[in-house]
Amino acid sequence: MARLRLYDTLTRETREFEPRAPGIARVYLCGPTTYDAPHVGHARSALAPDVLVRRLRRHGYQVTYVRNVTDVDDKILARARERGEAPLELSARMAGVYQEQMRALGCLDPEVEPRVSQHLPEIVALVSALIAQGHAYELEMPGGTHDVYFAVRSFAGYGRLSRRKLDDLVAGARVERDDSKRDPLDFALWKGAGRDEWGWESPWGWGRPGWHIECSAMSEKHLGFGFDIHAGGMDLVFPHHENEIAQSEAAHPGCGAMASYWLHNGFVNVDKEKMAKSLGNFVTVSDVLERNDPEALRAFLLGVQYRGPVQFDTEKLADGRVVFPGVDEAERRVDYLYAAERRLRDAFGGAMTVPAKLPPELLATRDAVSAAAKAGDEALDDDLNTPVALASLGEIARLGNELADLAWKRRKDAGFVGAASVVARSAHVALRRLADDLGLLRAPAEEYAARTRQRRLSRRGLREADVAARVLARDEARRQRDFTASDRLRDELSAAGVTLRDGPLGTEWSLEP
RNA sequence: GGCGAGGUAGCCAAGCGGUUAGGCAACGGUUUGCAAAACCGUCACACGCCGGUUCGAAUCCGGUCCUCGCCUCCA
Repeated sequence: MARLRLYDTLTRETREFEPRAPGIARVYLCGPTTYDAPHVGHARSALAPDVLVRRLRRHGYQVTYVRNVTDVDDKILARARERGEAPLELSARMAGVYQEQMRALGCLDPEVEPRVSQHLPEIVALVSALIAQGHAYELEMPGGTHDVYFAVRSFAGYGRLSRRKLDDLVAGARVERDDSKRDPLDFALWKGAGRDEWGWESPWGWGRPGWHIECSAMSEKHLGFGFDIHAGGMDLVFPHHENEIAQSEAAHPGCGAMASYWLHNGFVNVDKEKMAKSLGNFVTVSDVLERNDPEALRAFLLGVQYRGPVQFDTEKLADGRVVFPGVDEAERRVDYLYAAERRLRDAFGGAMTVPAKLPPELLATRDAVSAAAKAGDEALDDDLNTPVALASLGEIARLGNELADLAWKRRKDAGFVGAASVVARSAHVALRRLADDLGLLRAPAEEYAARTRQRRLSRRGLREADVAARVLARDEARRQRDFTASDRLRDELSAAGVTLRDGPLGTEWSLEP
């Protein structure tokens, strides 16, 4: 197996993954601040590390995957006040939604999902250590409370990740002058708060941790200082990850880098603009899952390499409902993959006489399947190139269909069918393996068909029994070769969104996404 | 202003120095009572624009136009 290659934001190069400890990979993802339901952008940032973790496991690494939840934050406080809810109650509820929806999208559960509210002692200890080492200082604020700031100029490497020069940052119009801080770029490690406010006790009085310190404290707690891969959205490069590096590495002088690889996923754009809560143009995961299957959203997002931007188009129907054409397209593709998988699995059942030698056309199919499987595997090793892997998966499915067609045409030739079944079995294994690497085709094909059928029926206001009865009536007319009647019934069904397929084993029906 | 990403055939999207990426749509064909599905083929010698390097560039270099992002909360 080839080596896994990853693009590292810090060095701006793609290089082979080298674990710090042989056979072990430690991954940290900056998860969401849970004040609201996750949107499609959050899904994408969880998906990229999920594919990474699957890949690392495929390479035999024992992976520890930590995905944090920021459950202490001013936005949470503000939202909780609006709702008259306790902040931690709100954030716990939203964290639950996030976890449940990421699971629905096929993201493997992380080993640890740490929360800020459960790591106050670690945060306080880290801030204290930074003060002791002269990297941070305490300031009394006008209200009598105390803040602690990180002194960016005390850390020589500041700006390396985002390639920013301190003086450029100061020159930037958006840095607010705050004369109380030693340097306008210094950022808060601890923000003092009034006794009646949400907070915790600390050596600097009552207050809450700053935004960046929690990831330094939690990654160290669960992975130790100096781990393999740190992931997150592009927007976290500066200041969040820059600040994490400063805090963590300043606290561990002479211990090397905080992380060996920094992976940053691109955004999900709506009408060419970044999807963001602040812009109000976001589509929640629930919005999509109301209409589409979770695997469709997953396939859609994996259709673009994780670092590039994803265009998420929305379309308003005449009746006011909003649909997602790209996800619909991906869903049809998932239908296709499941159908092919099912054919490969089922169409060759029964005892077969296995020939000693495969006919040449089957030999070619077998080789083509191997080539596609290899291409998909190599694509994933090349900085998680999921679009190419998806194309390879489609190629295997196509070859499987071709094989099934061929076997059907020559069904009277037992020797050929036996040989085809041997090839089909290996194609099925290849399909399943690559699908697993992508986190697709996770359900039995029947279950997928049933759940998508139910959703599509209810969206159209149809009842399964009614449709089945009409299909049966049409089948009856057809059997009596009354094609005028059967075609009329089929047209009616088609107008209702039901597509019929007359096969050798009877008529099947399905609904478009 | 500083830093960064990107512009690929109707649409989505790989490739990043030399052999067809792939998907969707559209249109032919095989198949079918007719369809659908599946399979085959066409659309596709496409790569923002102008120069340069090279035997050869979508891929490298220089310039230029446009889009987007970060620098404030953001995945």
